[in-house]
Amino acid sequence: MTGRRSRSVTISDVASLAGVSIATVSKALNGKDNVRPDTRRRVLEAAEQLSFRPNALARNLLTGQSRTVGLLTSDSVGRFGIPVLLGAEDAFGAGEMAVVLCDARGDAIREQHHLRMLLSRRVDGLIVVGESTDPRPSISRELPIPVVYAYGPSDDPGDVSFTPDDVGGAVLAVRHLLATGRRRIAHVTGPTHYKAAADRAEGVRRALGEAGLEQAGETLYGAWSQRWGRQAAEMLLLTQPGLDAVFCGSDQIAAGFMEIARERGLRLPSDVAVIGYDNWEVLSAETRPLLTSVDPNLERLGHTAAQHLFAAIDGRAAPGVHSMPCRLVIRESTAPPAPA
Amino acid sequence: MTGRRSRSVTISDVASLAGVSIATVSKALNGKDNVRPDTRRRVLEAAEQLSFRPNALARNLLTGQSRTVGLLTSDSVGRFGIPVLLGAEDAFGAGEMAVVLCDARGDAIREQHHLRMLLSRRVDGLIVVGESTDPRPSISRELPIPVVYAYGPSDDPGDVSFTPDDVGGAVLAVRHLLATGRRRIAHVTGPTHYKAAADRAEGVRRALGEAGLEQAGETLYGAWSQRWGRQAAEMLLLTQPGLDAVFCGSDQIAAGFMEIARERGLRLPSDVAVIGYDNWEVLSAETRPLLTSVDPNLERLGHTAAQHLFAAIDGRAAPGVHSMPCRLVIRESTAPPAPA
DNA sequence: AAATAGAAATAAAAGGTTTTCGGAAACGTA
DNA sequence: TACGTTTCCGAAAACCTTTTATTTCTATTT
Repeated sequence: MTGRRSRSVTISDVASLAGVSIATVSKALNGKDNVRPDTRRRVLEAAEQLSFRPNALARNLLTGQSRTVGLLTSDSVGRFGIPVLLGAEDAFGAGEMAVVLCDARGDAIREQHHLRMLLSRRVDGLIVVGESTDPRPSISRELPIPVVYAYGPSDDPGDVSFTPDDVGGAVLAVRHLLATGRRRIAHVTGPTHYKAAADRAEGVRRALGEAGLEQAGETLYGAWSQRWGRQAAEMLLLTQPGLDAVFCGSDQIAAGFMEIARERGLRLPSDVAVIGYDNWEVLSAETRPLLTSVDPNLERLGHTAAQHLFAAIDGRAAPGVHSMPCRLVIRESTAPPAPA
Repeated sequence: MTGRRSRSVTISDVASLAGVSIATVSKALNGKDNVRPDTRRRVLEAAEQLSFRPNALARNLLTGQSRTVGLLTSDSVGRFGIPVLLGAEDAFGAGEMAVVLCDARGDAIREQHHLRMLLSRRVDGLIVVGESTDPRPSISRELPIPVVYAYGPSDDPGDVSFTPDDVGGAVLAVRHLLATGRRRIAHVTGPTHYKAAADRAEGVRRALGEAGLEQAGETLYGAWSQRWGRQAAEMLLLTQPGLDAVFCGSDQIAAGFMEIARERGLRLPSDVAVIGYDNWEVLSAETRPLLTSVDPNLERLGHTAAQHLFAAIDGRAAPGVHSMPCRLVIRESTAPPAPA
């Protein structure tokens, strides 16, 4: 029991106990020169004994830097922001940066409110996490601090943005299907108006074009849901008899597709190979067969965004929309077809 | 273009522009008395023109309060912390509180590191979000600030903890099954060593006891996964021929059970009713039939925890482990059995 | 016109740290 | 001893705001 007072222990208390001035305490604690080892030890002991924690408020006020960054997210419920957020927190937490979390919940008023609060607190920088890969309005111009956009890029190419390379992800997936001997490949994905859906469809076209193949039927746009995967499966199995692979725009769609395919007596992956997207492990590691999926490396994306925010705070910004590579996680659902 | 300087605009700048003293500016901006309306207007205009934001660091240093709370979570990957966290952020964001996010990733060293940082920043309070409902070691004694535990309670009953009422949740589920005419009810749940599993099993016992019924077979402990749900289904269908309902410890288990039940030709819910737990909508809203599930109201739990942290900061702590009621979300999987 | 009360504005202090600069002590050299 | 050099320590300023105590101004009353 140290007799917890309302007033917390200051550098002066340490100074008195160690019998030196506050300047010396500061230097001793911060590892500065010109402090005799003996004195430094005395100071350290005193600080330890009083369990002294320097008041960051005072330090920050003096230096003008808060050693804090804001993390502004607009999608509370969406699950894509979370890994990005955690990756960023990880990168900052390793340093001395604190992360202030702000969830605007898609409300512009709330966003303004949070921005004022962050500016008032003199945050050193800001990461804006989008709810989809569609570009969002830039807020960099209004702000006197560096901003990095993660997942959803800024609509201003002069800003610093990191977004997953969905085209490349789809190319990876289709090339893998081709490499395992599939030839009649269909694509089922989410709503038309999502950039993610358009990008992945584009990747499919590109990879099939390289191989000189036609896509099996038109790209089927629907929802990102399992339910849509089931519907699409029924349509595909009816209209595309020779089908031997399906690339789905989400793991949920893939799970739905596989459900129906199993029910219809198809053998997976022998008859039809399936690839999902997101590598959402609660799903991809539970399907039968286990689902091969494109992993957008969201946590790494958040990590990278954080590191570039550091750089930008340091005056070394790297403007532009940076496409971050995806990674294919191969599981059972894309084993080569059974030999005829 | 306001000619962005490195030094940001202070209250003195506003004072000069408005032709008054800084004290007057402060009073005018904070809505204090004894400022002539005319003067106040001049000050407001000047502040607006310079887009002045009071330096929160200075204010906080003066008042000794940082208007900041820490949010310490140990499970980055687990999905239960997220809603709690968002509920808390929501409650704080509505006020003027900022939320500093710290993810210890289950590492005690990292936790210490974060705690030091938070104390250094003089946060006004702390919310500790657990990764499961199992009690965790208290850290309140080492800290000079109020702490509230959310989801995973503290092992010290003198602390303030909020945790879901899993016993009550299970009672809700089983009572609902009984009310819809089910009599032979089995329970499949997660690993034995989880308090959540034990609590829910206890709830089942209690509700069946009230009705003077026996449980259909022993509680089956396994994993929280869909895979285990499938395994358990096969066992149950073999050993419990008269089974007419299953209460599952997670939505994933329930989804797995339903998969196998469908494959075996059982009609759901006519032959067997199924209830899940967590009301994880990405799953419960995608199963066939749609899954009735116990919703632990995690976001509300986080919200409540935040409000009680406010109270505790205010000196009105409410010690004890508070069990927060769950809510049953009824969907298709528990319609009454088909009339014989 | 003078006195006074009340309103409005200001000066100054406080909050805890870092940093700069000057001073003191210790030591070696002439 | 006198002096220069090095090493270590302390006084004080600076960071920006809020608040208290004080001063100035205005209007009212005598």
